[in-house]
Amino acid sequence: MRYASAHKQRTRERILVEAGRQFRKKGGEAVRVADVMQAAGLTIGGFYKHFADKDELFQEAVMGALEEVAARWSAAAGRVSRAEALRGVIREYLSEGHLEHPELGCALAAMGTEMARMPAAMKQAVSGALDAYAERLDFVMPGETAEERREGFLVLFPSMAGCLMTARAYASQERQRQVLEAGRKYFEKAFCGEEPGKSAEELQ
Amino acid sequence: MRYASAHKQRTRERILVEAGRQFRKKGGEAVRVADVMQAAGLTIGGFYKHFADKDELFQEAVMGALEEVAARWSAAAGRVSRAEALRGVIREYLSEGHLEHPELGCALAAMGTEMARMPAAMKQAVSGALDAYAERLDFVMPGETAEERREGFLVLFPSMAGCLMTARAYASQERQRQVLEAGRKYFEKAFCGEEPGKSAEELQ
DNA sequence: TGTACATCAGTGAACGCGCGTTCACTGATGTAC
DNA sequence: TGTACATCAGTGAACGCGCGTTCACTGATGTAC
Repeated sequence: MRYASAHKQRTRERILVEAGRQFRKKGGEAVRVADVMQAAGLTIGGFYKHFADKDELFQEAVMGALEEVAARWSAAAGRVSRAEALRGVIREYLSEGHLEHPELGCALAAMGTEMARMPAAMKQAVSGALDAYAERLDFVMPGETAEERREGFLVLFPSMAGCLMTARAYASQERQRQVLEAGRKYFEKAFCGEEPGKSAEELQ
Repeated sequence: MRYASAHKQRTRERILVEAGRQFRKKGGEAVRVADVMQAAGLTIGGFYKHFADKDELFQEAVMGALEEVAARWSAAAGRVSRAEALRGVIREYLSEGHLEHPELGCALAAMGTEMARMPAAMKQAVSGALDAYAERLDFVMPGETAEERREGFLVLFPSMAGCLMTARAYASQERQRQVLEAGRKYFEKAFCGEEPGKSAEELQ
């Protein structure tokens, strides 16, 4: 069946969204190409009309996931006063919702150690997406110069990713919450100052 | 050939050390049981005399790696004044050596996102090893009470793991160094105060 | 406007490779006598 | 002390499953005339 010209593009997008979720949830190796296709309402054979191989899917899905989350957070942060925007992002990043739903969250926290092992060519592409992530959230970072804000970003976001990842690695829910809470408390104070501010829910 | 009673134990240890390195370097899925055995000077068939399956190897290797690194750093930190011990650990953690040698470094930074996806039973065991890690490095953390020191640990180490992991995810060496340097600068200031202190090399 | 044809997104069975796991076997050394 | 036997760490070939990838095919719709 021949489809309208935009059809293929939309299908590809659907595959990528589904892949992004599954990769974040299960990791690169545990995800089966056939499962992604099925989740996208397709069958396995069509996959290679859209992607050269599983690696290409992985790379593009990681990049898409980074973009998706950065867009969501920068949009949410944009709705409140700039002073409170970062606090909102921190609370959202280190929230229980994010802890429990890696498939919708930050790709760095969900797949960071796998990203660190990608072949050079894939890293190159993903680095661009990481930079775009930083760019998108630049406006929530404190600092006079772009330099300062970027440096802050390069400490805060990798650190939060580490905190979230570590919380997820603990077995007990209690310990998980403890790690999240400690991080939230610490980074809010360090990057947003002492004043309390609204909760993450109120920011939505 | 029948061996002396301690022989099997030593062989098992050798397999675990090798597995710990390979898992940290390549990740859980990319490591082949046969490769680990070969690196340990053995052949594949003997593996199942020591471990029930690859999962058991993975779990024990992760725990062993955490222990190994915690022991090394607490020993190194113990040789200098307590005031400078944490600074030394931070500099070591966020060093170029650690960046370039995941196989000898912190398991959290090397395999954290995979650890977060382990089945519950494995997480339980690994959580114990994470707690032991915290215990071992308790004495370098600032704070009057054990509570305070533990909370500090649960922010600092997960954060540093995230910074190192993120640095490794970048393609360009320049960006990698930038992330490390930003983290080092930030966490030294935040956890050790302003005074300069000795470099990581001098601490060895 | 109607008709024949070309295109190509999508199908699903089949292929084949890689790797975890099994298994029958080996042979050095501890142990019983 | 010497001898026969049992043990079991280690060997390496073979097995079999799972999954990425290929391939011949389908059929709806765009296009040429």
